[in-house]
Amino acid sequence: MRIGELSARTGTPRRLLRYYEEQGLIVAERCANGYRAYDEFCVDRVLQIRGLLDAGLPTRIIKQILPCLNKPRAIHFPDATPEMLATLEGERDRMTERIETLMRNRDAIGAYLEVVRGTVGGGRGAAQEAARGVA
DNA sequence: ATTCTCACA
DNA sequence: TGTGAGAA
Repeated sequence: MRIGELSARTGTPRRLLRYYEEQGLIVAERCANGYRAYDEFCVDRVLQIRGLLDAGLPTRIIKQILPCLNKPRAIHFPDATPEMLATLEGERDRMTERIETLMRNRDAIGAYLEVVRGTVGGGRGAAQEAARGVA
C-alpha cells in the first residue's frame, strides 16, 4: 500500500509517516516512481509507535525497544542487554510518574465539574467560590 | 497524488 | 515531536 492508505488506516498524517521513517521507526520500500510502498504489518507497527509516543517515550527509545515488542517474543528476550533493561526500567518509572500526574489532574477536573454542575441557572455561587478556593 | 528539503514552533 | 511552504 502507499502512504495515503497507511495514513487512512492508522489515522496518522502522511507527513508524520515520513517523519517516522526518517527517525528509523518504520521502513518502506520504493516503487519505480519513488513512491513509498508499505507492507501490511506496518499498520500495526504504526499504531504501536503512536501508542508508545503517546505514553511519552521519545522516538530514540522506541526505535530501540520496538524490535523487542515484535511477534517472536521468545527470540527477543535473550538479547536483552543490561543497558537495555536499565533503559526500560527508567521508562517504566517515567510512565508511572506520568500516570500519577494524569490521575491528579483527572481528579481535579472531576472535582471542578462536580461543583459546577450544581450552579447552572444563576451563574453565580458555588462554582465561583470553588474557583476562589473558598468552597 | 506523491516526493523532497529547509526552516521553525 | 511535529508542522508548513515551495518545488519537482
